[in-house]
Amino acid sequence: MRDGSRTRARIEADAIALFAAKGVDATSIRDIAQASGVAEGALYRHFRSKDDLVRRVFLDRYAALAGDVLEIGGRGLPFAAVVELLVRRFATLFEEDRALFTFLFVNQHMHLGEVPVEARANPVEAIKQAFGEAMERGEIPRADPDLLAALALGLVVQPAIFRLYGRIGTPLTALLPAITRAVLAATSGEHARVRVAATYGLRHKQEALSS
Amino acid sequence: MRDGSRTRARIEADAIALFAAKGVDATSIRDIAQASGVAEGALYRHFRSKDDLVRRVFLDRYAALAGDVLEIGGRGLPFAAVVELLVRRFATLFEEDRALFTFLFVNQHMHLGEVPVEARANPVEAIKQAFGEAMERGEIPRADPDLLAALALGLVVQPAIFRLYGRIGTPLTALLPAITRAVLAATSGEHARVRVAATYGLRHKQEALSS
DNA sequence: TGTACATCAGTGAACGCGCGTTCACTGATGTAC
DNA sequence: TGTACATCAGTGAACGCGCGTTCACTGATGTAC
Repeated sequence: MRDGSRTRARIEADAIALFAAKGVDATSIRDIAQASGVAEGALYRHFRSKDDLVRRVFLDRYAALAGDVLEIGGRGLPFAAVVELLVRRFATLFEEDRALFTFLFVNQHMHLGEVPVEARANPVEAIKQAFGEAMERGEIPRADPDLLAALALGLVVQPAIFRLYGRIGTPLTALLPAITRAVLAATSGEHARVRVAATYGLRHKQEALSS
Repeated sequence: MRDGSRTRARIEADAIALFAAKGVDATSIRDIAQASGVAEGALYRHFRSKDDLVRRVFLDRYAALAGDVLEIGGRGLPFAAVVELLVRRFATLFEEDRALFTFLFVNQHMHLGEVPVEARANPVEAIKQAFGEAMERGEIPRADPDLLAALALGLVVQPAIFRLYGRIGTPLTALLPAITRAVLAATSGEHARVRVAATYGLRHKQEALSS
């Protein structure tokens, strides 16, 4: 009984599931305690307060994903490959841990305020950095990296939301090629898209351009 | 004093502002009453309950926007013009009534459940319909209209969220050409984009294709 | 036009309830000898 | 190896508080005569 790390992990997982299903405000400490099979007081052995629980769980998971994004961006792959792998990472996260995806990207956490701006802790920052590097390498035309990150994130998160609502029936992982192509089309200028066409199935376009 | 419609309009506007700023759950009846300068009981002369207030205000505004979207889609304009006008409508809504935009598209309202699926009452449905019609007219390649609607909405809503957070400093109305181009690129196949290029400034692409 | 009455938007104290949090307690486990 | 003690994860009743909602009341306005 002396090692509480298993209990803590269970509390975190159950809390995320409830937050995703009902929202943070509508989830009570009692809800979480009951879901985890512990007494209410037990939660305060692991977290200072409900707010502390929300913040730590969010920032932890957010940082873990940021690490993945940074790793993908740091492999030195061509832009189109980076985009494909990033879209795949988000789509997989959604399909394999829908509650976590919802908690991180559908529930808005503006109130947290203090989300770190380091790419190591913030996946949005890490995405922005990947776009910035592609610009510096001349793979895509210069533009506001924040805008490009917004466009790319929107192309992944909004289909995920539609799928949550049941509006889209196809798994995001199956939509991967379509979404990847949309991200490339929305973020790359003409030249970059021509260059990546061969590898990433923009055949139609390449034929048109080379004829 | 007998006509409460002015009071009701004030309550609705103040409620939307609070919902956008703090979220629905964190906004109390007392908060709204205080902001509107009325007693708590007065709210129950206009709405059955807090939930009824949220639902009615949301569905009303949602339907009003759906009407605008339908009207734009029904003008018989070319696809690129429709997209440009739709993006403009959303960008203008955001810049002119940020609280309403946030309430409608940033705060998620899954719990409402009973959002009508008629295009007359649901802007997402109306957008989907516009894409469906463009497909039938052969302006864009056949694809899942729900996916296209998701991609288009994501390209508008996510930049709006970035702007709310302060991550993007440029007004959305100034980003209109960039976002419109992104929507066209993400949703149109090759042929459609060629066709719309002349009108909507995809000159670079058209030159490449016609050379 | 003046008066009596009905209507109803708005008041605000009071309610019961569920919330986040506290704290004295329990008891299994690790450690010292 | 056996025993005494310290540690600390987990318990659950209790707390004060703010929530959504109610309801007897007020008083300005519209209507009937």
